[in-house]
Amino acid sequence: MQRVFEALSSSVRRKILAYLANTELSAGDIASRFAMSKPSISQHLSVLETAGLVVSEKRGQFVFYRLVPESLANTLNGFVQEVCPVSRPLKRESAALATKIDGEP
Amino acid sequence: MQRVFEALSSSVRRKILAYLANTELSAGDIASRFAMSKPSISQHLSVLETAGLVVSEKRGQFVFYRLVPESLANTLNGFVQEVCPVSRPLKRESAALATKIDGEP
DNA sequence: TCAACGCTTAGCTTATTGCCTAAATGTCAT
DNA sequence: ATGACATTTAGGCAATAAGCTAAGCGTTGA
Repeated sequence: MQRVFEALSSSVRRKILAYLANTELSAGDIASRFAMSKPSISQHLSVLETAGLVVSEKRGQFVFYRLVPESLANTLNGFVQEVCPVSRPLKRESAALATKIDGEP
Repeated sequence: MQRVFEALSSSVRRKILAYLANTELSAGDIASRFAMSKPSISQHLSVLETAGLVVSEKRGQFVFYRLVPESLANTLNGFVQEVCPVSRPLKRESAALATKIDGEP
């Protein structure tokens, strides 16, 4: 949880997550979208991966990154429920999410 | 949004939010719950307030802090929806929250 | 085999954060 | 008025984070 919030505190890292919302991308694909060196982006990706928000898979010379959406939704919803009792109705939706992860209604 | 995520990146500040979940507390009440100096806690409170997550009200010689739950729920839900399309069903709940803020079901 | 490519690791610099103590400000009660 | 209390501001120090360049490692294809 600590690592997740640290990961989310960077605007660059949140943008990376947004880029990965609908597709996987290679490290280079991601880096090309920022005015920043590749090593820096690689470091950001490693922070996101350590936090469990993305996973990487090496295929040939490329390393592809993709989201772990459950991780993000679960952590943030869990926190909101803890801090903000008013939003407990979200708990039911969260539980529903846990079972059917990849389907939109 | 940047300030909200920065505010949430500290475990001390997240704990403060949790303490304020169900009641308002004075700065001193909050500080007494941490093994940390009062000025440090005051600084954390100021970060939370700048982010719009809490508001303060001076009454006599005390300064009381309380949550702004909408701010937290809206920011985090908004972000989850942006990054994690799978959780769009939450959007309806979020909209419902916006209207009836203080009632539990 | 070797050169080019994709990515990560290493090492460095600079900026920011987090904590502290000491001092200032404002409020209450005597 | 004055002393005690609640909180914030100021200033300083150490640890962390974010960026860069250069170098390393594995993979591809000539």
